[in-house]
Amino acid sequence: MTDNRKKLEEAALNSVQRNGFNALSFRTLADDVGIKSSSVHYHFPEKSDLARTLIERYSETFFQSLYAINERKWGLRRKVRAFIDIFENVAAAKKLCLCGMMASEVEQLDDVNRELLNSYFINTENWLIQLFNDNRDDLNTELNSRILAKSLFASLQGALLLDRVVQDGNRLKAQKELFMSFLK
Amino acid sequence: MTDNRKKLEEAALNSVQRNGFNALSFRTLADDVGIKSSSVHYHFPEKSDLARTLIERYSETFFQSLYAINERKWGLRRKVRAFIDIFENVAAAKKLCLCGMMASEVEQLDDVNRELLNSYFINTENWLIQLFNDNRDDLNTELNSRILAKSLFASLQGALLLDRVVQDGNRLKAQKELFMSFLK
DNA sequence: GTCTATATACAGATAGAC
DNA sequence: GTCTATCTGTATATAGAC
Repeated sequence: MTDNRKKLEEAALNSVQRNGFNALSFRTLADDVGIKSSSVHYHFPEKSDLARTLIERYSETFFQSLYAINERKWGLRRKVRAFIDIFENVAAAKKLCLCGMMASEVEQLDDVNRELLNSYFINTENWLIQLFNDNRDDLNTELNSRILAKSLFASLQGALLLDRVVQDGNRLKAQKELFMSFLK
Repeated sequence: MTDNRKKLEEAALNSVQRNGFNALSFRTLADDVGIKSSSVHYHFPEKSDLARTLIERYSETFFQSLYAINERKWGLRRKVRAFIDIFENVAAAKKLCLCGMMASEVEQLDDVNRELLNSYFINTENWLIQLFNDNRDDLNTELNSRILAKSLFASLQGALLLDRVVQDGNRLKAQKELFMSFLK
């Protein structure tokens, strides 16, 4: 991967997580990196190619974080906290999850990119379901792992969304407190 | 309010809840209603004027629904279900909450519209806090009303967002089941 | 209130030189 | 890989006739 390609991906990731994919233009992206927009087209022929790259790259990094949590000899409580920490870091950077942001723009994406978003959400939920199933003894609730997993993940996405408008961070805190109350 | 103005508001509301505010153009909006884009500018001089109208109109309708719930002699369980029903109707129309959608685009809104979004979120949370406070005896949880309110509302917004990508509706169902488990 | 016509800016995308 | 130059389409917005 060339240097400028890497810079483009980073600048685009940053921009989309803040302003959305629709608001991203090849011109301003090129300006950020210090090249011309036609050179951006060399790396990403169409805008949808850039979208695909961003989703794949973001997903890869994200799931690497989850695998890293798997390898720790932590209890459920600490692992869930590590999961939530990922979203707190996104919030601290005043961003949304890339896939959460692009979910709001899903109607304008092509089928390939919709499928990539779908996989990101499903795979994340499956990771959480596995985590809860592996640690049922440490749960305070009768709610099944699927409900807990889907609820937790969607809750964090919603909290990120609302906390960028109401800037007190209280929605993320609320989700954390609520879900921690389910854990021994 | 003239007939075309009303049509414009409805078409715009529909479009934004599906595709976002950024993706809305005065041209296509005009086409939807059957007039020219310059005539749209007569009703809404700048795009931000349209944004303001949409947020105000959506908020007004939404809070009327909440006041209608207040006036019912229902228990907590039924009132919360009525609240969640609002979001299920939005999901059934394959839309997002207007303010949830525009929250994803908050960086591109002017101060007035950001403040209107902020009020929508805060006022909704306050309505829920009041509801939980008025019915503490019907709650199964020690979690305070503020946490429950902020968590429930953000959770539903997140569920709407993700369920448009993964089209099984399971995230909204999960939130419903989870929060209903807190109610007697 | 709506129209035609237009100004100005910017979008995504391509051709071809270097 | 990056550039200049350009095509084509569309965006927001305005002026002025009807």
